[in-house]
Amino acid sequence: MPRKSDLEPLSAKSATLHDVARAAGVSLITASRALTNPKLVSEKTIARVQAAVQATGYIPNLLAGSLKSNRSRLVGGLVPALSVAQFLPTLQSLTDVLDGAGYQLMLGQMRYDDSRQDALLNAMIGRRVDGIVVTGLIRSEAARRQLVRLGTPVIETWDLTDRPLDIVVGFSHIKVGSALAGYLLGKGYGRIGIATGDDHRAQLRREGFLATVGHNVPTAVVPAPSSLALGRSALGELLRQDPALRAVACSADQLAQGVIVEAQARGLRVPDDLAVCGFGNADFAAHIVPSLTTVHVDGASIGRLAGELIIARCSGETIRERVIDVGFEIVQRQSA
Amino acid sequence: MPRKSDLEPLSAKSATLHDVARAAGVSLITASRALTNPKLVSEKTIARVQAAVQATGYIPNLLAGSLKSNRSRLVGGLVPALSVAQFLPTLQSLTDVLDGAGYQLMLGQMRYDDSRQDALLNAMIGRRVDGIVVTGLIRSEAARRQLVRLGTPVIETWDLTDRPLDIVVGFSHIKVGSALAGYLLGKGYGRIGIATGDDHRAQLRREGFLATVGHNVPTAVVPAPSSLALGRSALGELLRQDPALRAVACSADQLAQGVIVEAQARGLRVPDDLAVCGFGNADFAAHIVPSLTTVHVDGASIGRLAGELIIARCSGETIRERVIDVGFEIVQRQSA
DNA sequence: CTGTTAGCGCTTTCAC
DNA sequence: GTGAAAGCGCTAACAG
Repeated sequence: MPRKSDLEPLSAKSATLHDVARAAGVSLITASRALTNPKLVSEKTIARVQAAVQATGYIPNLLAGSLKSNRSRLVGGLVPALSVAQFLPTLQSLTDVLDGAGYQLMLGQMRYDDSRQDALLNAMIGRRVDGIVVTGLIRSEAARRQLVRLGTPVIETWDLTDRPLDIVVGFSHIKVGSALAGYLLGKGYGRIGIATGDDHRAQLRREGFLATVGHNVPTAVVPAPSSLALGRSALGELLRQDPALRAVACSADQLAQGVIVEAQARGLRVPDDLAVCGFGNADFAAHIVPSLTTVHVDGASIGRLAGELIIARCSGETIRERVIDVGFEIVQRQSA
Repeated sequence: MPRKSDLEPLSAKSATLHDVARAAGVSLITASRALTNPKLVSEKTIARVQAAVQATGYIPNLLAGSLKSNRSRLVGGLVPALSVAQFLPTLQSLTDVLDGAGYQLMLGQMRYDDSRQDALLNAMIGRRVDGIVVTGLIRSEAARRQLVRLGTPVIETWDLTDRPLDIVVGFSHIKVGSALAGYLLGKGYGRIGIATGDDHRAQLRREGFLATVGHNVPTAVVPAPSSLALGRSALGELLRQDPALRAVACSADQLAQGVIVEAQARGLRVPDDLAVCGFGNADFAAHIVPSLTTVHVDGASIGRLAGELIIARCSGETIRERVIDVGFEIVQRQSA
């Protein structure tokens, strides 16, 4: 294989449109049009240009095109952390939609830290992304003002608000908490506990839960990201607070699975001795034993909608609905 | 909040370096240096430029800088799919390292499809990424030639080869399979089955396994991505092939967990009636009951190394080792 | 249908 | 320390 013998930094100049044009015997702009807007060019010319592309191994420099046209076909995506399984379907379908339209995703991890969110936002704005998709809302006022001023399409997701920065696609965490509390109370479970992550949205669900229950309940707060191991220790903590606990509502299916494992290890039957419900409807929820009662949120739809909205805005379309509620659904299974 | 009343595409021109220079009363280039190479500029000037940046809300256009300097501070990352939990720690630590050095990650999903790999590669080369990190090896000869010609640093990961395109950071799947077979045989398990994903690397592990066992064994092949549900059905399939099966080696911890759940649902005790081992050492592996014997691979290290190597190459450093074997480790727990 | 001209916003190169 | 000029590779706007 023809390669410089050692691994020094290389700098093989790659062919430019200029080279292609010369090889095809046409002007620069004709070559450009043959590749990006073939309707304006005769078939013969197109064929010659394409042959020249092959011959020279030309790959367009999208940086240059973006600079001129002010459209980068890049979309920024911000998640708290890749390790939060919750957001993976959203990211996956977002990438798929963008990809199909020739857009690329730039990924950033915020780590539940507002200052990192600002820094990432600047890195993305600096690269002139055509839009930004963020999980949760954009918290910093400075960042909000900046984005509004620039007119960058921004899709906030996985939450809901009356005053989105631009567009929000999500659901109400307060309502989720409230619905879950109603469900458990309706089943007649008296002594309920909460195992919850310490992130903003989990806390909103907890608020909604408590508001419906009407009084405080035993609570174990665990750091993000949620995991089976944290669920196990959370149940220990909750049983210390109330040894006669009858039900546990968890802020993530991973926690719920841990609670179930720990309950079984302690000889408690689920749901007879202890009912458990989760949040997220992870892929394993339906298949563990007992199967997990949980809250389903269509994360893939959120990602798809976000991608489509960004693309629509970039194509100059006007969007009517600025607040899109995708709702949620309690999935009743064996564990509660 | 001052915003155009409806959601039409906006195009607020943002401040350029030109505006900053004028506001600071210096020349364009001095403003540029004050921001990117402050040693060359007096402190007074720096202060004035920075004030001007604040006043104008300037955010550098990295596209323009990249075009001129031919360095985008963008790194392309290719994974089979985001839903493969396996690669998340790699992606996470890669992003962290890049981020700390001012680089951004462009993400692409290959979907175990070589033609998509080629298309994504082109999209990334077109955006003049400074380097590419790919899970697995780059298969297409055309793509390999192209990348070599361009001199783009490429880190292939999660596999090993004598002839990497550029640099490879990973481990030998054949050896993993072989080690696992040795382990199970050493424990005296006679009738062993395999539950495996259909991807290339899982198949390599299977080959290594069979080579050490010395004969064919019952096998259930499931489509990617591996999940608990697929593990449950795989055990059903394996027991049909051999009702007296005593051990199952799985190509992913998610599958292994499914095999355990299914075994328990059928009244089989793990490991007494059926031994199970996984691959990946997922976060739950140590905490399920029984805890899961599996193969640990340091995915985070792979990502960190890949990031550091890319950055080193971009800084003009020469790299000696082109093949980096991070190894693996069998983690013995209760399930086998 | 094809071509010429003029930049996009920045950094490199050379001059003072 | 600072500045003027040139140009990265491409596309928008206007001509022929």
